[in-house]
Amino acid sequence: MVTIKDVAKKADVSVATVSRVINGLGGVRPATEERIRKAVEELNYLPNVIARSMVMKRTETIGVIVPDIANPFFPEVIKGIEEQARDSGYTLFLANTDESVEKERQLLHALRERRVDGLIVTTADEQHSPLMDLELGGLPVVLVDRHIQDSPYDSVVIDNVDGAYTAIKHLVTTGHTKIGLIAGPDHVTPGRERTEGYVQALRDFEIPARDQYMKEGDFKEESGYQLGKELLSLSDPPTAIFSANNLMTLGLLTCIRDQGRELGKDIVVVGFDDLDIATFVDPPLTVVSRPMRQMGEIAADMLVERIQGKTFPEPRKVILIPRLIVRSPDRVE
Amino acid sequence: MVTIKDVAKKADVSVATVSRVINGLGGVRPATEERIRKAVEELNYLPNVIARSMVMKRTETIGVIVPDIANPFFPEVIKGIEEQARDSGYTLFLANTDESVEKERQLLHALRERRVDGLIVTTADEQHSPLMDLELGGLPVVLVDRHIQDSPYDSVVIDNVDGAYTAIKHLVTTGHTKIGLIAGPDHVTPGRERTEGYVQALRDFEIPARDQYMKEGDFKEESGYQLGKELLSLSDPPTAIFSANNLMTLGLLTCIRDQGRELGKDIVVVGFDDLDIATFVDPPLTVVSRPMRQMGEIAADMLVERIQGKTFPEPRKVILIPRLIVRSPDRVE
DNA sequence: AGTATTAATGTAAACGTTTACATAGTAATT
DNA sequence: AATTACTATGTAAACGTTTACATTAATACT
Repeated sequence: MVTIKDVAKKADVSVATVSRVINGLGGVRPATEERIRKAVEELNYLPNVIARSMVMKRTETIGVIVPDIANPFFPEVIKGIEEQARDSGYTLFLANTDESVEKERQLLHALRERRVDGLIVTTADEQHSPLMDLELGGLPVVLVDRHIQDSPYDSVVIDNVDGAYTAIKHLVTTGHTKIGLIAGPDHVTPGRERTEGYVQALRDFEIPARDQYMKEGDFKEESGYQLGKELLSLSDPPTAIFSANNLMTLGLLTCIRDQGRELGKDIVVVGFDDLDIATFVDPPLTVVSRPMRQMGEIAADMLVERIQGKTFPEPRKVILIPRLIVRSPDRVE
Repeated sequence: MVTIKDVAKKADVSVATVSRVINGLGGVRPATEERIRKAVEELNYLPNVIARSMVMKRTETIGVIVPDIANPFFPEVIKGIEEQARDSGYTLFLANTDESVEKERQLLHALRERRVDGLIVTTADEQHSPLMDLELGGLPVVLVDRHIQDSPYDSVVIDNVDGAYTAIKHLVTTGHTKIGLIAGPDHVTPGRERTEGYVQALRDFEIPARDQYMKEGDFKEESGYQLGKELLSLSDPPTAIFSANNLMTLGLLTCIRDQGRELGKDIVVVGFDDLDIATFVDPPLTVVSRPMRQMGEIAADMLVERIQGKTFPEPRKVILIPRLIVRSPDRVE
């Protein structure tokens, strides 16, 4: 491997001078610079970032920890992070926890050893994140999508209450009063908050909440199917159903088809999070959509600020507002 | 930051001894080791991998370059890579080229500067990959999904010919003789080879290939829609259509619905690559599916072997066989 | 032309490890 | 008890940069 010394020798200068032109610090005579550039070129010299990191005490590197890279949400977020981070000269370490706290702990360890300048993480467990009991020694961290209560970290999340509220409001204003809910688990924020939005909207529009219209699922496809079936077979079934995430929406749609109900006519569906088939089903699906890419961008920006030493009296919490994408009349007769 | 020196001082030994216990090299008296471990613990010492890389001349790091992380194929591949790589102690740098050769060049440069021990890449352009004109200085590289002609790199790809052949064979054995093709672009391997499989199968089963049944798309959804329309409006339309990738299949399905044709009855569809909606449409879709995860695992394994210095007379090319997932009778009356 | 000033370049320490080699300590052998 | 043979530990160089500081060369000023 050719080093800065080889270049120096070839250009007949000292390593300091070579370093100066490589880093564009100026104060080098044009003729000298020319000679050095030629040497770099001819020797095919590639600066060793590792050695540089060593003395600079920073690696220009960001660790990204996600619970499931196969969930379409995260690739979009990562895209946002990457683009923004790259603009600031950072490269990403990517790691996948598979929703396992233990893996999260190991990955955190590995990335800290690698001396990342900062971390962007969606923790596997809001309640027992290793981020909390680990001694991070001031390493900047930004949380994405999942907020950790009382943590000292910045975070960028979605206003789940608002998202759900808007969805229900849409259904109410299109004439529905019998609105079912397929909720997420109550012990995680997205689950709890989306239910909260539903309840709040009903209250505001003075629609009595009926217990039998509210079913709690687990964010998995199967529960959407199952709970959809329960809702549809009520003696007085809802005319519309709000499903709290994409997978459950998928299950719900399958259920509706299997039950021989007609979408948009017998039953109207609005889901949280957009999905591929939303534009494919007939009529297309109205959904609550999140700015995933933007979440990544913001997270990266906030992290870079922290890395650059900016401080704030409180951890920052950016709450983005989801958008309702109306794709159908969704009217009730 | 606490360093090995601090530990040494606290445990009243030399840094060499500390290094020995950290790396488990043995030859240290139990009492001494105990003292050192305690010091490590108390000081919360975290070895600096950067410094280690410096002297070891390897970073235990792999660069992964993909053209589009939002394409569901890649997260699966990455999962496979990551799992396998982690077992061997490697951490991944992830980078996204957005199908841009220029970005690929930049990323290659950045990762080489970072001294990755090896690269796994799906190049943005098989014909003009920067991997070919760049002086990589013997850096191990494994190609995934897209093979580069005459390159010195190992690769793991799919037998596209076989995949398409199997799909057509399935259609023939379920009674179809009028089989349409929505092909991928002829200038990229997956496009060309899948068409080849189609043609070969027809020949083997002695079904005359009709020009008007073969339409070339661009792997995008819209072309699936458009070409589907063309095929369906022929005076003697095919009874089955093979679509060469997931997005075009999606377009085709939308088209079929819009045209008021009944899937599985008026027209049978088989697609290359599985998709979410395959199990959702009625009847569910028969598809050619690839072992994405496995592709990643194999790529990682091959790369690690190369990193460890294994050599082979020829670049290795692993060709995986796709699997036909039959989800419907797909019979023709 | 000689000095003062500024611009260009060089020297060497530092970053935090690993490891070859040297040294000190301990146990075994006579 | 003295020598030998290990075993445990320490010393210092090396990895490839950056940069404070020292030095030298070039330019400006009288």
